[in-house]
Amino acid sequence: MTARVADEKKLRSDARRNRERLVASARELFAEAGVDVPVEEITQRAGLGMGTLYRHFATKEELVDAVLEDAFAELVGAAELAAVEEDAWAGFTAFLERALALHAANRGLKDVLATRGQGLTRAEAMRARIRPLLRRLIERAQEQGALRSDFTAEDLPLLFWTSGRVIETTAAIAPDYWRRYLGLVLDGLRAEAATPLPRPALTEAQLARLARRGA
Amino acid sequence: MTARVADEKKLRSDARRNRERLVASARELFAEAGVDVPVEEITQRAGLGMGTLYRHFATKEELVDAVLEDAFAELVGAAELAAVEEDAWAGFTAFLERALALHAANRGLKDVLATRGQGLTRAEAMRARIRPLLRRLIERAQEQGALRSDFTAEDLPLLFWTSGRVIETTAAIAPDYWRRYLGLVLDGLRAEAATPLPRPALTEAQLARLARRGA
DNA sequence: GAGTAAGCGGAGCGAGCGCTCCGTTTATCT
DNA sequence: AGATAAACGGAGCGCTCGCTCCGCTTACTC
Repeated sequence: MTARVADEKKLRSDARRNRERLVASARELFAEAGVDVPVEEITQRAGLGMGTLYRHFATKEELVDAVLEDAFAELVGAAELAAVEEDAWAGFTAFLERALALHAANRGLKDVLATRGQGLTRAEAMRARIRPLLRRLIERAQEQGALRSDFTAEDLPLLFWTSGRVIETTAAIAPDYWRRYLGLVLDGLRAEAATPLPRPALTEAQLARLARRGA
Repeated sequence: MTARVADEKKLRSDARRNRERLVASARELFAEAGVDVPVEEITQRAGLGMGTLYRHFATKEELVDAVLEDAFAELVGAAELAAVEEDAWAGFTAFLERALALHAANRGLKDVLATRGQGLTRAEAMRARIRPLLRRLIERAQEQGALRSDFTAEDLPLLFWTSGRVIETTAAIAPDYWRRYLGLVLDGLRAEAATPLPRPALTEAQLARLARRGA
């Protein structure tokens, strides 16, 4: 928030207006078609030139980061809400539901949630905020006997990777099909459903290496 | 098999040799790096020019189709084996295990298994062979009370889409992590684990539309 | 062994991408 | 109103693809 105000200070009036136009049209296009839309389409919808875009954002990634700022805030909010929920399993499922709904509504989130997107400072900050909340939530759900005990925080990306694929694939044809997938997976995560798994979760170091490799 | 012999008939000896070299090097590269390797790398490894490649295959997709012929055959074999297994659940899980292991070992399968790849005649033939076998297998596993009854054959692509993502993402860092994912999902597919799902499966028509959209 | 159709090689085309460069326009301040 | 620094626009660069074109080479036939 403070950073946000700082970002907006010393700009000439037209520059600030155009920056906002760019973010707005990028948001629309990302939501419609994902982050892979060409930058030229973004500038065209904004009625501006590409020079203008690159005056404001050093790289397309930075634009993505700026556009997703609100979505990140919502995600953090969902995690905080889940963290204080008495019934940890309910909190866990509600968080997943909310996160994936955001994901589905804003296809731009896709690459970023999925551990990818490295240089994105806002994305990194969001993950840093969310991670401990979810880790604690998982522990509590396990203590309460709802979540299978061999599930770890390092298995969480699995849910985002796979749900992301379902959302991408079926968005155009059955935009809420991901809920069915989530239902199936959650049934496998309940403590009662657990049977021994063939191999351990990834280590934190392995996950970090994956993130570093990026897109 | 008969078709295979037919393919190889009226070629000059050097042409046949070069065709095989191309398929061989494509197979290696697809397995190593997925189907997205540039065609030029394929021809280089084969020690041939690109003109040669496009004399034999009208399009890169056709080459993919030819390369994956053996993998398709193995898949069909796995499905046939599963179909005659007395314990339908065991057959079901063994098929998934085998299919995903093929998938992991041969990254080229990735785009094809996932309903994509349309013009690929061999791929289409394989799907046509496998589909009824799996449909029957699912029915039997449900009759035997092992597989949840709200799972349908149209939910099957879900497993390939999502497992494919896991395999792609973790292949370089933990090449058998997909087994853990499969374990989790299978626990959600058992009849005992089932809780009501929020929405129905895709219809056959919807799946067909997805396939038609392709990559 | 000569003639010929079949096969070959690889420069290069066209399309799409992110991004740069710099001549032109414009907001702002006196 | 004039001066000036800030902001703008968009042609074009550099890169990567899949794929084509056509002059050259080679295997097969008689």
